[in-house]
Amino acid sequence: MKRPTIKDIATRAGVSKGAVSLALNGRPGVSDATRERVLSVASSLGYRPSSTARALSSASADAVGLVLARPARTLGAESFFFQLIAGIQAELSMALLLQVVDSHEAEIELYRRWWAEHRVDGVFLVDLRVDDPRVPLVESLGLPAVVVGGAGHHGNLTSVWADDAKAMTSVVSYLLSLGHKRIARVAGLPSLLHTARRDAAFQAAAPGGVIVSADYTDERGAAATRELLTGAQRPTAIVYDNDVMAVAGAGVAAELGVAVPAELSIVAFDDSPLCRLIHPPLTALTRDTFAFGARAARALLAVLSGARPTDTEDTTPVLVPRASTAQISS
Amino acid sequence: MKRPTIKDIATRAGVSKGAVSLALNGRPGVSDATRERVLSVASSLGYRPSSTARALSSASADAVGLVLARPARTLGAESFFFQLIAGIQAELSMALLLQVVDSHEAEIELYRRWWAEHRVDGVFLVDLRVDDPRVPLVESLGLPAVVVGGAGHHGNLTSVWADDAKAMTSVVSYLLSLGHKRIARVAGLPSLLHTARRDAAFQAAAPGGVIVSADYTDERGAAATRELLTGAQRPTAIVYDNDVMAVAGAGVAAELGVAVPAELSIVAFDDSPLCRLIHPPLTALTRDTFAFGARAARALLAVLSGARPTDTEDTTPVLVPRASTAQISS
DNA sequence: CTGAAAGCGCTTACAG
DNA sequence: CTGAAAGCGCTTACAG
Repeated sequence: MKRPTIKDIATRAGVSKGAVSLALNGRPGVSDATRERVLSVASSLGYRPSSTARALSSASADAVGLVLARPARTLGAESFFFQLIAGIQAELSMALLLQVVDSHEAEIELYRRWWAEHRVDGVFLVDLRVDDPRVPLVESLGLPAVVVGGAGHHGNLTSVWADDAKAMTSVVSYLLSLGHKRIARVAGLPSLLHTARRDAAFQAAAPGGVIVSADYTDERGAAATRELLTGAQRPTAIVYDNDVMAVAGAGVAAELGVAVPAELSIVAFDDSPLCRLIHPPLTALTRDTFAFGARAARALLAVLSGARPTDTEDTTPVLVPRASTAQISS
Repeated sequence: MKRPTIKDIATRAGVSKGAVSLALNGRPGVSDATRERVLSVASSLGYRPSSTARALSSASADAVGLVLARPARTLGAESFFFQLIAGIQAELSMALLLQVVDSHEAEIELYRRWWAEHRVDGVFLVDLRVDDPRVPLVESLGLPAVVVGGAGHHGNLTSVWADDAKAMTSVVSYLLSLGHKRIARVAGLPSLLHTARRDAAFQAAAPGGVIVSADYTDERGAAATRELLTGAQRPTAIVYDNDVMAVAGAGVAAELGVAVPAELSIVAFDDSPLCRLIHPPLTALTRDTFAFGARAARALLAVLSGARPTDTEDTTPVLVPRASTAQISS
């Protein structure tokens, strides 16, 4: 009742192990008759190749990796990554190695190790930073990779991204069209590339607009909002870099007696059940993260099969107006 | 610039490959002097063992697996799993294979394959069902496993769980003490073991209390709430099986003009930022899922090192009263 | 087109 | 205590 190996197949099919290997992998070198015989024996035996042995003989590891360098305890709130992972797996038949680390150094170390150990065939790079050291690392390692969310700064790596800048511009235009003059932005982690891109787009579309830096948590989102609403020039609209901060901001507004949307319009970058379920429901930039993950998976598959680097733009997040935004009433 | 193998170490240390292996793994068979020499050569060479080769020679795969059999697109809302995974990894130095599948059959198939391929040393079983077929499967396979969240129905497997029943009882007692007579429950997936446990505890604590079955999504949570609030005997309190449904329920109440908490008290099983951020913030059962994951990881580590099966009870979720619950006013 | 052999990097009996 | 060898299950040149 041991699991069958190519040796067993070879014996029953009356050929050599090498021939079995060639037949199983659809490679030339065996006659069609032999191949068919091998295949039928294999399936009758319920044969499944050992990915371990395969990886050792320097073929594929049949696995890809994704490492998340964010404080583990804050990860739960980020539904983005789970959606992304689910989308990736819908498209990928191989295993996904997922690791949560607490520093960029640990992340770099992990790529080295995974690659050295033949544990993965390739990796997804997320949370791209400006001049991200991971890009030259995987390039020099020769580790196949797809940069998820990096428009620019991804060297010669294949990249899949959405146009944050355009999305941000659409939000600001929308607010301007509602008559808003003082628009503020509560931004995500400053070190992330997309934060920089959104900052720039925001500045360009809303010259003089205030940007307060935060970190995606409800605490910092609330604090930033309090700062903005109690300041000298109170904004009439705030654009948040994620759903959690936007909801926390709405809470602070309520607490301070600032009516939403009458006195303050709120927009969230990245939609979620959270945005839809609260009152008033939040206007948000929505996108299909699941599909985005699937696209990233296809891109990595292409890289693994030797395709040259590509740069794929995903659909731009779409603004979904809800009750948290309105015409300025002053 | 190839990575060093035990052969390289053996050459430089002037010993055999076998001796290197023994020395590196801290096993008897080599003198202390030899061991030290080997270790110092290894570290000077920056040696790292190939987990692939190690797995092939039937040692450990240095990885554990977790498969999630839930509709991928709904996973994003479940912060529970991400917290759990983060907690697991905080305690576990090995790799985690994560796979999202869409059927129980696929899940079973995956365990078979992982184990046959020597891809994992053990697995975490989550979302335990009543008479779960995975339990006899991994037992017969001899696949080391830890059942997460299964109190009962986990055969001879090690299990880590929280006392859902006690938690549910505490919620109902709390509501009864506030004077509530008609308490309802919006339950999660009926097939899950903890749903059954909570159902039973609810029935026992609130005889005659209505239970409506749902599936953790905001849609079903809203529908169940609508059903309850427009029915003949409107409940004065509803206990939801997760945060998303509770928030959706609060939305429906607002829509129907049912005041929370004056006319309706709401409690969520499982706390989250969602519960804290909305208005009124929801009374919830809170627990440290990150710590729960860490505990599960330690349990699996123990199983892997040959410990006999244990049954560990995690801390019972604690009720955190917030503004969504109040004395009955009728 | 096919077979026999070497090799991937380890671990593990088995002799000395 | 140590060395030489076999074996894990594949793949891949290399001969026939």
